[in-house]
Amino acid sequence: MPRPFQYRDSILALLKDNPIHPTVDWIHAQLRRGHPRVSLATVYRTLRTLVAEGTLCELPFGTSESRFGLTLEQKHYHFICEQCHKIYDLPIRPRMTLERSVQAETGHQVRRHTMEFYGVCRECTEGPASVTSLRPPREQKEKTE
Amino acid sequence: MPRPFQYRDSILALLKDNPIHPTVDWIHAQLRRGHPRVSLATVYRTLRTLVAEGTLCELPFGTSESRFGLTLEQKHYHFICEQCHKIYDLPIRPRMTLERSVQAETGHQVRRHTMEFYGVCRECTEGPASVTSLRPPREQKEKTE
DNA sequence: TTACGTGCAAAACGTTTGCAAGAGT
DNA sequence: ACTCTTGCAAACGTTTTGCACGTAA
Repeated sequence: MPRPFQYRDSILALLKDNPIHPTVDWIHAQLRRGHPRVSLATVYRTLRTLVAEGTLCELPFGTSESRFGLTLEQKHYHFICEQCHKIYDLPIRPRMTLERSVQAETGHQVRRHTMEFYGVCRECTEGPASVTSLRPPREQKEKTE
Repeated sequence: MPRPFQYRDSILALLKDNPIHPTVDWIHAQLRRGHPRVSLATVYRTLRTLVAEGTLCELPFGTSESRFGLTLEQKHYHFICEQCHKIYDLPIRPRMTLERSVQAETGHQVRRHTMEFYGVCRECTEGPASVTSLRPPREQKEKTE
């Protein structure tokens, strides 16, 4: 149990295979398939460490629960599906011009910026058949499995 | 109806005079100056109603506490000061072109988008003298008002 | 009287932390 | 031995809710 970050790589693999910026609960549930004894606290602690070292980024969107994803490059633009609640990285290059114009217009010192697009993702649009809704609706907390 | 939203207008006035998207605690503290008996639950309930009717918008940034502001026009771009934690509306017109290009590149149906710029606001930059830090640092909860 | 906003307290929810235990060195 | 992660449960901060009250119709 007390190996230096027993679940670290498993969590990273999960996030790599599921680039949807899952919730902690989702990660915990998936992790328990292979490690039935892993506790939620450990998942939180591991995630916090990974964020601190820069491997992961935490997204404050979605209001209630934190969402985590790999810090791939500088992709700070996201698409958030309002139906299945997945969060995708967007392959759009940062518009640094915007930072300059905001700074010029407001006098605020801009250090970085983020961007979120909301809508319905392709999976959800193309039909309920292909939907692998990995996230239960916000109302009911599904802890099963 | 008994007291049709006794505090509704006071809250809206507060938000209009302080376009910094305050926390619920800040709103509650300010409101108690004129209405010493108002409860936090009422503030939450009123804010929820105002958000539901579209008068206010809730910002999920800042991680821990929800922030609220008036739904002025379609200004969905914000500047977030990492020092005093104020959130300013940005007078930048929406870049609708971005929505179209994201939709074209990803196949996701884009309905809207938001944008956040992070840095240090002009007030904080121009010197600590002019800083009216309306928000205590996240560590200590200052209820003394 | 009825309806419903309100205050209060408790509950609910996500997240963090204290502590003892166990694996690795 | 010593270190450090882990599981468990309790604590924590934010938000919601149950319930009785009281005010406006």
